[in-house]
Amino acid sequence: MKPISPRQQDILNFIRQFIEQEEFPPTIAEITRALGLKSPHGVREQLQALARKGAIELIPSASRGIRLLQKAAEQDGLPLIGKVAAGRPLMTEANVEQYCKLGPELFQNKADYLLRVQGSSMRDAGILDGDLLVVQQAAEARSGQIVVARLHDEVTVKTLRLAGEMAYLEPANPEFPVLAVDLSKQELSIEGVVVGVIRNRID
Amino acid sequence: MKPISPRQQDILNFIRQFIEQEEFPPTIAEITRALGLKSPHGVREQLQALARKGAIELIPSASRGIRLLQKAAEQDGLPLIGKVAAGRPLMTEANVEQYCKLGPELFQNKADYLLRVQGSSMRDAGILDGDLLVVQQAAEARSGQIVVARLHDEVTVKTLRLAGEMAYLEPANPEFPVLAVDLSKQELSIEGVVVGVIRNRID
DNA sequence: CGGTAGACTGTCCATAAGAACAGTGTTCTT
DNA sequence: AAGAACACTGTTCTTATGGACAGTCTACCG
Repeated sequence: MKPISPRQQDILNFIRQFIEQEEFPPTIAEITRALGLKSPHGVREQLQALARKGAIELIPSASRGIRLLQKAAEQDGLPLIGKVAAGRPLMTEANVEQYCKLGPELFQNKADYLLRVQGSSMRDAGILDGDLLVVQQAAEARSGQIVVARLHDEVTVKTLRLAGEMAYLEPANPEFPVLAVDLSKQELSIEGVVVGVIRNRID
Repeated sequence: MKPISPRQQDILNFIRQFIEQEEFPPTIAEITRALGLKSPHGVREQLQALARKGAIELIPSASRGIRLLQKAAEQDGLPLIGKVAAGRPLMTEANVEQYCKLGPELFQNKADYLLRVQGSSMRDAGILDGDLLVVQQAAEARSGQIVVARLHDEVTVKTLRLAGEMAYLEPANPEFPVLAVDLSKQELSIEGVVVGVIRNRID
């Protein structure tokens, strides 16, 4: 999108705030008054510029015919990442299955995305195949936390255990092995910390 | 709130749908056209009636000055029921801890409320102490479903197993007993069906 | 049987609000 | 130095819109 001038940003902010408060968009005259201007025409031109830049949509001849466009991102909620394509960063368009609205009041830590669990290696921690993990993006984690980690281009969910130069990725299922990583020799990148679990299928 | 007539409900539905689609409320004339009426005055009176009944708010002299009021209930999200007071219906004000916003796209079945789990009797089904169950209100359930049931004034979460006149409430933890209920002698009331699980604390 | 509420038509008015035209001055970039 | 984008004032025009008045018809409620 093209750059938005400071004044246009002012107008955009006012519209956003107005909608927040009144539940409908302002008229051009209301914007004019709010900015302390004397003629509505200046505002009108700015609105048309904003429309050209793709920030808003103007509905011709309709009073209060202003629609904010990139509000969409907020409304979509958290991205749900299904299958992770090898060698790709997690939060890639291609990985996102859908967007889920989740109120922030549910999780004490900020949630960044949802990740669908594959396999039952964390079964005894109450994380089952097909569950959605609520993940907070983080590059580091404390020992004992359940993390989303990337090892040799593969993404895995395990409990992280740190002991000096060694990191252990512990499953919560005796049928799976503990992965030991020598941090001085291999690279282990933390993608995020699990802050919640959601199960939407009960069999 | 006072009762809303069928016609007024029509108008309310149209306004709701219009806002959903256009992001701003309709004008009186637009409502008139949508309902196939010839004069805007009839609609105007209905709007004033709706305002008297507390369903909407009319902002005088403002174009599209219609605000939906009980939209608040939706916005509040699902009620989260913490501890259940004995002998009281579940969805009582006193039982509600808070309201949580949850997008409906997450659960294929409609969710009615959240219930905090106490105890670990469903541990092996991946339902742990402190988890939030996503519950759909229902008076009946199929055999094999995980249900919220009330037995002797106590609310419990178990897998329901039906066999003729007998109902079994099976825990998912060998440390807990199966509860057998003879439906011809005792009363077992189903409060709802579990359609999802949310864990917001990871220890 | 009168009163009230619901559900309209039809007309009219004042103004709120979008649209357009004619300008002015500034700050950039090319 | 010219052109484009920004950031306005000021005026005029038309239509969209809310608001008001005068009625009609029906269904209920007590």
